[in-house]
Amino acid sequence: MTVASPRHPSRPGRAGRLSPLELRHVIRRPSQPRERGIPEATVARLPLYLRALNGMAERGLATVSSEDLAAAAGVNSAKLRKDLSHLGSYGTRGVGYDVEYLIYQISRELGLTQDWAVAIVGVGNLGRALANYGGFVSRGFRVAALLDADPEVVGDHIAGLNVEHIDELEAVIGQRGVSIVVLATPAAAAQQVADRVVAAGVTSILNFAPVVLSVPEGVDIRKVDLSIELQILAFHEQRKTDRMTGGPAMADEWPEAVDL
Amino acid sequence: MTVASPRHPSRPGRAGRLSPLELRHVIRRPSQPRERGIPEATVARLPLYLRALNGMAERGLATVSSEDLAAAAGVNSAKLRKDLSHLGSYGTRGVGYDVEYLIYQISRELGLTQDWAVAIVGVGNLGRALANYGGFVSRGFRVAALLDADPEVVGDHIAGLNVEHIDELEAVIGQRGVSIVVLATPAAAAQQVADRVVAAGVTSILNFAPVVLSVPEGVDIRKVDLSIELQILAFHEQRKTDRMTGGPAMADEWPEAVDL
DNA sequence: GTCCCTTTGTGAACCCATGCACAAAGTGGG
DNA sequence: CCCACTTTGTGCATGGGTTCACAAAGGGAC
Ligand SMILES: NC(=O)c1ccc[n+]([C@@H]2O[C@H](COP(=O)([O-])OP(=O)(O)OC[C@H]3O[C@@H](n4cnc5c(N)ncnc54)[C@H](O)[C@@H]3O)[C@@H](O)[C@H]2O)c1
Ligand SMILES: NC(=O)c1ccc[n+]([C@@H]2O[C@H](COP(=O)([O-])OP(=O)(O)OC[C@H]3O[C@@H](n4cnc5c(N)ncnc54)[C@H](O)[C@@H]3O)[C@@H](O)[C@H]2O)c1
Repeated sequence: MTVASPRHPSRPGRAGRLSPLELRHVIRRPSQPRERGIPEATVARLPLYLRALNGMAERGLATVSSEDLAAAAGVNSAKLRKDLSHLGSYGTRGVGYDVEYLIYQISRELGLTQDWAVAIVGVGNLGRALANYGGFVSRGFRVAALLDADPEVVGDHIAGLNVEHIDELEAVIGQRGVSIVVLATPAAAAQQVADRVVAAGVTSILNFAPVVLSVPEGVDIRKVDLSIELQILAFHEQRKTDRMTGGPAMADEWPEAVDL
Repeated sequence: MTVASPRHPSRPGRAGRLSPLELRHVIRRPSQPRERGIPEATVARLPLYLRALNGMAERGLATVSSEDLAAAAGVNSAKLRKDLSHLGSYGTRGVGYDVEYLIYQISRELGLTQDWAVAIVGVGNLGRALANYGGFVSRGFRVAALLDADPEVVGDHIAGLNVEHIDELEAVIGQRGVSIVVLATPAAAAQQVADRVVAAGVTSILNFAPVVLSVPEGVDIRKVDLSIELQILAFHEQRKTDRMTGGPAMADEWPEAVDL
């Protein structure tokens, strides 16, 4: 979807009296230029709220209470209100939040009112799946390039894009204004690719390879690691079954190793 | 790799004098049955340490200091030591940690000494990539089933497995001892599948669909959401470019909507 | 205009996580 | 055996995040 530009719920079309609420918005801005310090934990939840709100907008809901929105996003309602309060006072007491308006404000805060050119490096099993993924484009992200080192893969057409050779990396990043790179190469190649990507001026990387990337200050890395998630699940699963059977059989003991 | 059963670094082969260090391990167990409360943040980092340790073991390192291991895992060394201290006193002052022994202890704590049967539900773009992923099997996880609703997909062979019909879900889970389910269906189907999976007795789900699943108490859900990660990156990216250009152009203003 | 009801926005208490800094413990050399 | 050096394990202070609970704000009925 493209982000529309909704007016504030009670904002008059063009001229007209300003209610105290609107006045507050207008007055506050120059004097208090929007608190520039949104907690990281809040940032991580905004996309969740946004998704819930989009669902509500599709179902035609005009306003939503913090209670309902929190339920839809799976969080505590006080937390939701505090999160939103970091963006500004966009709710109306006694009523709730205007869905469209809040979508707009969150989108703007997250930077989704512009669109971001993304390059996917490493077009193997995972890279292909990502390239074919629709949910990508839907939120301001546009896959601008697919890059791979394997001559067998280069030249393939995937989701309407031509896979280009990794040698073109710097040129592609520069010419197409790529600002986010998705890394889906094998672990062994990831650091080396990351270095080139950073040297080319990119400061945001989403890493799927199971390695700890080292990058200079100011470059943001986020990682997605299937294997870590499974291990965390396994830990809790073990706990649960242990509890059933009354603690681990020989918790702190190690099996006797064959001794030769 | 399979987890070996290494002895403690200085533990004698069979009989022999016990050093004070070893004695501590042996004595402590009955009296203090291993603190059963590892912080969630620590659990989430253990897989990271494990990966770094495996790399070191492959390179033949016998021991490692908290400083070096922390660097390899990309964390603060005090944090690493505190994390490990939750598992027990497995280090040796003045020396460091025995690599093999620590691998074993962390693996045991995470429950990787047993192997876990995993079922992947939804064999589309993403499900296929996951099924073909090697890094899966390597750490105690075994893909035991692939399930899909689409008759076109059912019967396909992927990574040596036959794709089965979703109707077989309960039977497969029961018969093959599946304890972790990976959800890779479209968002619309995810909740419904989750309900069935939970009803069948599974209490650990890794969800790739962009929805908030609601499940009963006691069921663990972890989610992987590409779109959220990108939005978080976009937020920071916007901050960075804003800072360059001296703040957002008209931060709190909304574009004038066409007014009819 | 006044009253009642709903819901926001936030002060404050609490809890968990991080990181510094150091005593205690262990190693190796002489 | 003693001493110098290394490195762990942890007490403590600090900070961030979560949640409760409530005053203040707004809406709607009459
Ligand atoms: N497939 C999954 O489900 C999955 C899950 C979790 C993590 N991962 C990780 O994601 C990464 C990709 O996984 P995959 O299954 O797609 O692997 P893959 O081997 O199928 O694909 C990797 C691709 O990267 C390309 N490549 C190699 N070196 C390159 C370089 N220097 N520059 C550009 N491209 C290069 C290869 O040609 C190949 O096409 C791996 O690090 C893997 O561990 C994959
Ligand atoms: N492909 C990606 O890179 C990517 C990235 C992030 C998130 N996701 C999410 O992962 C999920 C899967 O993505 P995809 O690209 O593989 O989609 P896809 O459409 O290619 O595959 C979905 C598969 O699920 C099957 N399915 C549908 N309903 C089912 C049901 N009730 N029971 C069992 N199987 C059912 C379909 O037959 C299909 O094979 C989606 O929710 C998507 O939003 C995908």
